[in-house]
Amino acid sequence: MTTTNSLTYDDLGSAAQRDRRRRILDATIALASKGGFDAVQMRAVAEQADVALGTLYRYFPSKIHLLVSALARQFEDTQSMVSRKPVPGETPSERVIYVLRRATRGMQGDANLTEALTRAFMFADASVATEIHVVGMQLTTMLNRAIKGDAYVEGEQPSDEEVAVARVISDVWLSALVSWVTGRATAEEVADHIETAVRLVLR
Amino acid sequence: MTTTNSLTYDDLGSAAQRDRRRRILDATIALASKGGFDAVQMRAVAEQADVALGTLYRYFPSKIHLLVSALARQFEDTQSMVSRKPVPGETPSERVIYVLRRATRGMQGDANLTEALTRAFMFADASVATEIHVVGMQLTTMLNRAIKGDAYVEGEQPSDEEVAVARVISDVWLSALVSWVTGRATAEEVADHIETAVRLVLR
DNA sequence: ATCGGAACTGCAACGTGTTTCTATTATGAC
DNA sequence: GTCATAATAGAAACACGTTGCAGTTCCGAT
Repeated sequence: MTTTNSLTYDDLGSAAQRDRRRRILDATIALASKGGFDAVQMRAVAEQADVALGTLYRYFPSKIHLLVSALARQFEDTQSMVSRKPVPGETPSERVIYVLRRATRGMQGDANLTEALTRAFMFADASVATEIHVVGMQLTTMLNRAIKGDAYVEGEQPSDEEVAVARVISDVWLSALVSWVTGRATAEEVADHIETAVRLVLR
Repeated sequence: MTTTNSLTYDDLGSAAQRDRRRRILDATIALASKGGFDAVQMRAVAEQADVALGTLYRYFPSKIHLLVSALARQFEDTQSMVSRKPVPGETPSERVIYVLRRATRGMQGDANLTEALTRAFMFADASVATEIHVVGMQLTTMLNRAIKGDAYVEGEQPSDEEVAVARVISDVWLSALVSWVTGRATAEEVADHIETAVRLVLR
């Protein structure tokens, strides 16, 4: 760990390094948003982030790492904006459907970005396990909050059944998302399919 | 349609063309089985199938098309061997778990091949919709047979609920498979997760 | 048997992810 | 301030999916 500048909680390096990392992720998201997975070209990211190609690879060892890291940051940003208010809805089903509907709409609002991030997520191999795990935890937390509603307490362990339910739902959500980003299902079909699955699992 | 040689049900071209197609898929599966997705290199497939690179691309317009077609053929072969006997098990849950366990074991027996085919399936975009649909139908049929057991009748339309259940299960199965091929879950975890999900959905 | 078009071969070339290398610059220890 | 080290820039080169093309071979119709 470096000795100077302990403004940060984790060891993210110097301010200059944190700034480079931020610029790189910004560029990644901008390019993904404009043209999807294919438009996130490493040379283009490097140029737009104003770093050398080698530096980009020093920060993110592959295009997949880069995109999954971008996904994690996006998710985090979104969550921190939303997670203050309790999830509306009377039953777990209603709350989960509300949350997923909202998330899905958000992603469909930027189809290119979603396509890029989803593709990367599905293509990631074991070397991306760390980044993937971050996203998985974010997803699980979001779903548990929705399932439990007011009864949700941070840090409390969910039961085995709750874990299983959350996992099935995120599997369905992911599959639906993949069908959508690859053009095999419409937004409506995705929404229907998710609702059906949620009602099936949460009854 | 060519006039000679109507041994085949669909129009698959001349015998020489069918043979080339077969050789290409054989080479694809052999290479995938040996080294996974990365080892299925178009030049290598062409060489091993004894066709020119351009010919390979005439038969399969991309690596993804090639691999998803290989998946469809593998699936078909497996199904035709299995689908004669009824699925053992007293309840839908038991039968579905039996079938998935068997299929999963089969895939885990050739991890490289499974990795290659699964990756391709998850990466496929709209241009591969036809091939994907074939695989999706195979999967749905397999699950419906398992859910209905002796009551299964070929051609009979499953109810909405049955369709939804089958779809959720295949989503979970696919996600589990992806976790496994990308090294994020062990075979045991996959089996457990699937069983839990099936019991959750089929109760 | 021949003709015309489709299919095939062999090969070069391009684009993009990834690696590698050298020269230069920034950073922390003393 | 100086030095050793790590980080970065810049650019070339490699790997593999994909495309394009000139010449050759195959195949069905006549």
